[in-house]
Amino acid sequence: MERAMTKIQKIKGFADLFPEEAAQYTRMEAVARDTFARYGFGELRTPLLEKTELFAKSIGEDTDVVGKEMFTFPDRKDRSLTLRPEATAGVARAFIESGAHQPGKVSKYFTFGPMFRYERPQKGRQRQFHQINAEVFGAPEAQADGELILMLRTFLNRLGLTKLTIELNSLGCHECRPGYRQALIDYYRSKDRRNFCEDCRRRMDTNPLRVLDCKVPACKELVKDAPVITDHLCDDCRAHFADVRAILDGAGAAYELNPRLVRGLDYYVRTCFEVSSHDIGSQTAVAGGGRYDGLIRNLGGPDCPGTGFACGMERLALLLGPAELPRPDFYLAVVDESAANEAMLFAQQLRDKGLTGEVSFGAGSMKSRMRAANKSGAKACLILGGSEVADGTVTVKYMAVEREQETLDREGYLASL
RNA sequence: GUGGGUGUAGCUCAGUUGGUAGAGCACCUGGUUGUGGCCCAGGUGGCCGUGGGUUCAAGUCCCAUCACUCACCCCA
Repeated sequence: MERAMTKIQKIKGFADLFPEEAAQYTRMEAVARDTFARYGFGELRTPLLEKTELFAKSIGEDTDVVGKEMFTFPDRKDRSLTLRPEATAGVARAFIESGAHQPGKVSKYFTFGPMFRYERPQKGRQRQFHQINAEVFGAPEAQADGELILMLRTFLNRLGLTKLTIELNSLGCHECRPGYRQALIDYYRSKDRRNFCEDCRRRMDTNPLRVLDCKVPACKELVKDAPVITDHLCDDCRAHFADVRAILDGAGAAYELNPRLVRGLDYYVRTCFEVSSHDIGSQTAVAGGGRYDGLIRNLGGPDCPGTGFACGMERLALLLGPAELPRPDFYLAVVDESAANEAMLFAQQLRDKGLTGEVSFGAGSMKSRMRAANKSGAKACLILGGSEVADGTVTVKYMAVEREQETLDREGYLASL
């Protein structure tokens, strides 16, 4: 045969998940659903595609995500659309658009699904990746932040992940952050600018908080004695932060205070946190979130506070290892090929009884059938050969258990299930 | 966008100073009548990523290109 056309391959940074891997995601979603329901969160599904403007306004024009990482393209009428790079913007948009908000009312939503960012793929990072998200609207209280972090922790624990680090910080608000920002700039000016890395020399003017997060050793050293945000919080922010910590302390949830913790999206204020692991490559963030009290209003909605988190499923999958697929109840070995139709109909009856299993196809020896049954992991191999076809029976061979195989009347066997 | 690494059988990988390819696993068939796992024997399967170049001869050397991968950046 002639060589076919070039194989079409998937695009960079997009992955196919076959059953074993897909099962991990299904499990994460199931545990998330069950856990979040305990906290009164309802599922919200929003579109994968939104107007570009939504992300520009919410995430921030100057962020890397908006500046160079979005899948943006014009539609047929030349309107700029973008595949969502994160979930919060869309959820906030939906919340505002629904008009559901009333003063004093708290709304809690979770969502999960694919997000898209045009970055170079590496371990723990795909261009299409998946997040589990939770958002709380209408609750300015520290208790909402505390509940959210405890919920995230519970979710991770229930997945079996108990060795993750929770880092916590407060970013202050529009009252106290400017003062801190200035203090930072003053501090940088007291140092020799040339000793900072190239990125930081730029960042110290545009986004001085980011410099704190730099991984370049020289910068880390220079920044060691920089003023910390938590010393510059206003009274309200200080009290708010203390409450969040008190809740975590009271619940026995371990965390580390990290005054250098900064989020990459512009909308965060006050509470900010990150869950990390060092076992998944250089990308250590498993989940992250915080408070975004100004976001709803920025998007044209009411003056409504918000707080939430996002959790990266690819990174969880790296920690969780392979999922176990459920074992089927039967493997129907058809040894007499002329009974193929009869066998398929019998299998249908078994499935109507709620059993799981598959039927062999085509021709094959008894030995090959048994090997296939073994590989399928089925609890029982049901044999339909010449003699069974002749007298309406089926031979049941129990795999991996001490029990004699038996040949039974097919109708009677079905009735016994 | 910038670096490094890797592309040989379905999978994981060997392949010696250049002489047109091998292992393990997987798969298939057997080891007497219709019975799996372990073991044994045999077998199917490779344009050595792609395109050029050097050479009598290229999986091996050179160039280009594509893909994958790790890292930077940034983030979940």
